[in-house]
Amino acid sequence: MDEPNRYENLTRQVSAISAVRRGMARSLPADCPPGTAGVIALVQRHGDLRIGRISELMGVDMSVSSRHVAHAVERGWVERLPDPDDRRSRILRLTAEGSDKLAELDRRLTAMLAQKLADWSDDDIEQLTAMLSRFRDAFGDCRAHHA
Amino acid sequence: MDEPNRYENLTRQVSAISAVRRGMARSLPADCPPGTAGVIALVQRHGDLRIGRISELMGVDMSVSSRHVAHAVERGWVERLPDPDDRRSRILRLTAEGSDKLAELDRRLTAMLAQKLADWSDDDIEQLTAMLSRFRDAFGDCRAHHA
DNA sequence: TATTGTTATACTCTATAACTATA
DNA sequence: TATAGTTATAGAGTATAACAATA
Repeated sequence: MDEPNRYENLTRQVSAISAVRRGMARSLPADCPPGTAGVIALVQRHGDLRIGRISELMGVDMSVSSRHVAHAVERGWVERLPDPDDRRSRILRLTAEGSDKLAELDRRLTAMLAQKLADWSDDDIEQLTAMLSRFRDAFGDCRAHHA
Repeated sequence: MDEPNRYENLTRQVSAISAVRRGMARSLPADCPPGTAGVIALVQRHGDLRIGRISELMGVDMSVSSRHVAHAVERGWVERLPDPDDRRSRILRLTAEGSDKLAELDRRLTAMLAQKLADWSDDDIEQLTAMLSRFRDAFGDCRAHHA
């Protein structure tokens, strides 16, 4: 007789939530893939950022955040400014176009979630959000080479 | 003055949870990528399955589940049996080797989660799992071409 | 005609490793 | 030497479209 696995259902739901993530990604405009959207959202939320900090916040290797940022810069949504404290580094800042694009992303995602979560109360949404936040925090820095 | 976006924090947490998913994927054995792991877990859980049903359960296009299944078949973890009711289709069944591999995945994931969620109670884990399940269900079939 | 599944193609995300410039 | 960032490469996931076989 197998003993029930304490984490089995959780593991399954984490896998299943990928479908939600893909569904949300599908509502983004064609010129703004999810990685790029993540970058401009973080720069708006946190203000000026460096690549390394974005790497921490997204939980990915710096080579990855560097690419996402390069895409955002190519589109004119983020600009790279010199870092007066460290000439190896550059400060990333949201442009006016980036702010406009982010507003579009918010409109699209809000429309989608409002439809899918029509019967959810504010409290439901807050509870889910808080749970996800705690879950994420429990994992700490789970990048490949950063204990 | 912008009005606060009801879904802003939720959107951010869904993005952030990708880091958790990657962390969990990193604990899998090298010969079993997450898509393949998902397939064998579903076949164990649901018993005999067809490709189309796996596609529904994973929320991906059938071309994707077909590839994941092909990988699992190549490794000897799943076998394709003829479907007596429909000769276009084939029944997928977990092999003994697949069952062993799944036991290994469970060991690895359990070890990881036990470490990361050391201070979570059973009730905490159940609440998170239930929330994720409800969230996933709210999205219904969110595959690209399946309303 | 419609459906089940496969395959080819293309794109995104990600990590590793090698590299440049600077600390 | 160590660190910030970039780039090349490779592997995984995914969707689209075209296809074969069967319903």
